[in-house]
Amino acid sequence: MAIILDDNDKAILRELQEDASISNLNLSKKIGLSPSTCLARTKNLVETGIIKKFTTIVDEKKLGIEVTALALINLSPLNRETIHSFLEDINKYPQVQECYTLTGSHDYMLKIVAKDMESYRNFIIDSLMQNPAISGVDTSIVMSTEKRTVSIPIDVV
Amino acid sequence: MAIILDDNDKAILRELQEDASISNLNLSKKIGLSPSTCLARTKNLVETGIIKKFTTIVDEKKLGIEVTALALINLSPLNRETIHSFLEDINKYPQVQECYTLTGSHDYMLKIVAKDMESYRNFIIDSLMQNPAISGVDTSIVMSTEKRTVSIPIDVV
DNA sequence: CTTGAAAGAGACACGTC
DNA sequence: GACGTGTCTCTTTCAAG
Repeated sequence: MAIILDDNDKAILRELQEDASISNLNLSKKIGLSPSTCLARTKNLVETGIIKKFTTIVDEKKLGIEVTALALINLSPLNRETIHSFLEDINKYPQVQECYTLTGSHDYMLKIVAKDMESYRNFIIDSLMQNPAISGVDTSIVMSTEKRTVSIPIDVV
Repeated sequence: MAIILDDNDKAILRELQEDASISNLNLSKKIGLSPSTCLARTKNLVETGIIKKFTTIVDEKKLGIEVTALALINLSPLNRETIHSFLEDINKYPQVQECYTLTGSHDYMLKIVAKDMESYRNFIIDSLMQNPAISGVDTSIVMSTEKRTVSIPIDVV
């Protein structure tokens, strides 16, 4: 399933993860390829789905988002139906930025952003907990974000 | 501290979060502004730091990254020195994608990616745990990622 | 704050090796 | 696959409303 990339592809991914606004011309110079070749490779990375999208990272604090929380969730009963309905909810809520199925004593972990504590509380009670399958919500408030990146370490691969 | 944005700014952020590769011309059409005005506003968002960076989202599975883990960390003793040395480590490791300071019984939560279980284990033992201040690592393996976005819900603000 | 126009640069599709 | 050229579109700057 894993796709083999050569050093040029890796260099392109590294650069584009760092700064996607770089022009194809500058990118080609940086990694030592001709502009047309570089463009063809980048397009190929998009077409194969290795590059999923180009996006913009926004400073949430400057927009007034003051609360980030991690919530461990348990469903009861945990079956195909409750899982489906839970995940349907999750995908509806833009406040939920991440959702992972876990091993261990908790079924899911959510990362939730909110304007302030009151709006977080309202979201949990008025929206999330409205789903009767949710039997437990264990919230940890994030005091500070020390690191947050979406860059995949290309070298590890 | 929160900066007030008008509807045009919000529309720009929404679009750019969705797709940062859109041309300024198309962006201006979508939100009903002239190209030069739209560009000026976008540049302003970058200068004020509301837009932190443009980046590329890479499909980690296609690169052969098979393990994602959440690790709850405790430091002992928890003081200025151990915190500093721990965060210095964290910022060195590209495998650590996210690090949050938490309220509650655990000090930090890390999100870690690795090629496979063995390389995850090696990372924890040979790198992370080499720091003597770390007194506990409680790992939950991610079985599947149900949702993962970096888009800030602009409407919430 | 917005519009319009003009110049410069880059993207993209060729053909060639 | 990689490179070079030409066309065409977009960005970007400037003057003006």
